Amino acid sequence: MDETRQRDREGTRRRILDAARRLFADLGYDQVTMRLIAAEADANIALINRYFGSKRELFAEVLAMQGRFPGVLDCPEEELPRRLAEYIAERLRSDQASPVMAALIRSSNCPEIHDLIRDRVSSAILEPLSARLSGPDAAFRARIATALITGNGTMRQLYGPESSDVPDREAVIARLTAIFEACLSR
Amino acid sequence: MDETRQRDREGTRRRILDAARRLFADLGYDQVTMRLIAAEADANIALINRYFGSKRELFAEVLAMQGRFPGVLDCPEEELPRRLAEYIAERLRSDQASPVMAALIRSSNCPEIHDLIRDRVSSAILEPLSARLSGPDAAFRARIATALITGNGTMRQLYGPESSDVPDREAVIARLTAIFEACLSR
DNA sequence: TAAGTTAGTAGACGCTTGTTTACTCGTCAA
DNA sequence: TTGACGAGTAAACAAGCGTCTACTAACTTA
Repeated sequence: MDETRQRDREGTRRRILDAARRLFADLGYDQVTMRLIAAEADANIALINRYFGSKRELFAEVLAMQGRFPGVLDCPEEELPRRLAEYIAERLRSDQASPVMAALIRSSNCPEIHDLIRDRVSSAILEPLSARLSGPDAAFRARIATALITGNGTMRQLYGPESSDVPDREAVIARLTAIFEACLSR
Repeated sequence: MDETRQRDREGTRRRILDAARRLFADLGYDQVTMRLIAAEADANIALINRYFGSKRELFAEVLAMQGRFPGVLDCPEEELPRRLAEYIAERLRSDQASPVMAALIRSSNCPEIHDLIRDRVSSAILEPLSARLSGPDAAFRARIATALITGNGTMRQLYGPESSDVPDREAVIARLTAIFEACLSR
């Protein structure tokens, strides 16, 4: 309480940003309070707005911090279904979901950041995926595939990883590949 | 203000329940305040808890009010993909989403009612769908199909209906049918 | 060493939330 | 007509929220 603390602007800023990233991913935007972030970062609550302006701007910076949808989309069109299937299969089993994705899904109903979420989904998944698709109705096909990805996140949020007894990894990937092919094929 | 009001217990109760159903579907659990429900129902806020106990119990009653996942699942196994595809296609275009589904998706991150949401998704979609599937890994296949359904709701919430130029209804249904077949086939 | 800058702190601000209390008064049985 | 019941009302409750202000004290610079 009455301990003195090292003065470390950059360090404190980074601790806050890290804590926010973790908490937003775990709990979603509106379940995370400024006081919770401050406690997790072991920093004073007033410093959050001093360094980031507001909770909303902090969330925006957390989103900006992350790269785009993990390299998954960087491949020729014909490999997309398999790559997406492997990604989902990983997320099905793994203990932690993708931090950005989790933050997006858990926060998608908060009107204050609705535009941030939408823009992020667009720029990180929807648009790059759509741009990689040849043939007609690329936007629509990309939207369905994206729905599958976000829906998987929602189910994971509801039931946790691997709620039902999941078949072996190869079978999962094979099925998911077939599904994404049905989504994305021209 | 100083007008006297008719005393109508059942009527008031129903107005509150209707208002709650509309608002929960439109905004999700935690964006709906007791005062908003009271205003929409043109009733006093204290009456909500008098008749329903608490906000949470009111939400539970709204969920219980609705039938299960609209008759979509009442068909032989081989017709399931087509039926689900038609359902999604309808929800893609229509101005209003399914009230229950909307409430579920918009509220899925509120911890206070997490168990209500999960149980409802289980009993209304996941379990009946899984029970109708023959062959191995029925639960897993049902989970993927459910992910597609809820994910479609999330995308709809983010982008509204028909954000991208959607192809004609027949093409949409054909593609969605193929996708659900890939999800559900043994 | 003295002055200025600024990271860090404590606490309050105004507001909203779900919930509850104390009360008014219409309705109906005795 | 009177008394009890209960639907409806207004106002307050405690708790929590994001934000902001006034302040302390550590570091830098002259």
